[in-house]
Amino acid sequence: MSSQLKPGTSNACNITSLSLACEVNDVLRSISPRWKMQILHKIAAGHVQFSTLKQAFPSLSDQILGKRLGELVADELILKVVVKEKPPQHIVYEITDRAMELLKVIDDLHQWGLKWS
Amino acid sequence: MSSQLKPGTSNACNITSLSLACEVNDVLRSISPRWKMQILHKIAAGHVQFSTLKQAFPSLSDQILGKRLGELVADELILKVVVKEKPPQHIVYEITDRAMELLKVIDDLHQWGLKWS
DNA sequence: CCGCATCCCTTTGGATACTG
DNA sequence: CAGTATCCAAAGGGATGCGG
Repeated sequence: MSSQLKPGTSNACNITSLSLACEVNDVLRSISPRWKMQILHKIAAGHVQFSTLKQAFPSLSDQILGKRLGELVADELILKVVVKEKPPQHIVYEITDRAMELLKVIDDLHQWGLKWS
Repeated sequence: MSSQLKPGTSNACNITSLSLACEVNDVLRSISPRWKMQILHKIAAGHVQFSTLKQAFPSLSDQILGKRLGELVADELILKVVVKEKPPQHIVYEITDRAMELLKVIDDLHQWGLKWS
């Protein structure tokens, strides 16, 4: 952590790998779509249903919500639990461990935003 | 900092504020455009010029690079230093303190991505 | 050497309407 | 209750070419 600023040598902050350039972009891409982290955060607060999220974010439309939930499931950030199969269905979403860890970092980002806004 | 969360519903992870929903989105929006963090990361490694960045990212075009640099300056994540005014100009970009702190969080994000990929 | 103007294609987000 | 289909407007990213 004591390395000096010199072009081409090691970097100033404790960024571990220069392959960061490639990798972190994928992460950023996956978490930055609109509503995604809000939805995830809401789910983190407890098991919620589709309708719960609709109420929580009135200006979020159905098909975007459905799309985001699908992405979050695909990313394994949430789990879709079918409580009752037949209509009227009952489905709840649960957060996963990896998402909990992600939210810690997201919170750091939030803190950074507050500090420097 | 009032929370919309019901009393007793404790937050599963240690997210401090529920206003996170609004705020962190702005941060994510500002850091997620393509190339932006790569450019910032490169600048963090030492003072660099426009041409340095062009070489570092061959598939990055001039106008996108110019746009990103402008955004980074506007965000006060980098400083534009005019070394020589008249053509041929000489300009270097320097990282700011707030960007250094940001990069630490970005690195955490990177680590998270590596861990769970 | 350091960029911007213009044009264009792709991706994203959303409105409206409909189904199991 | 829990979504999907279709269509559409807006923003993002890039190629080409030019100017200070």
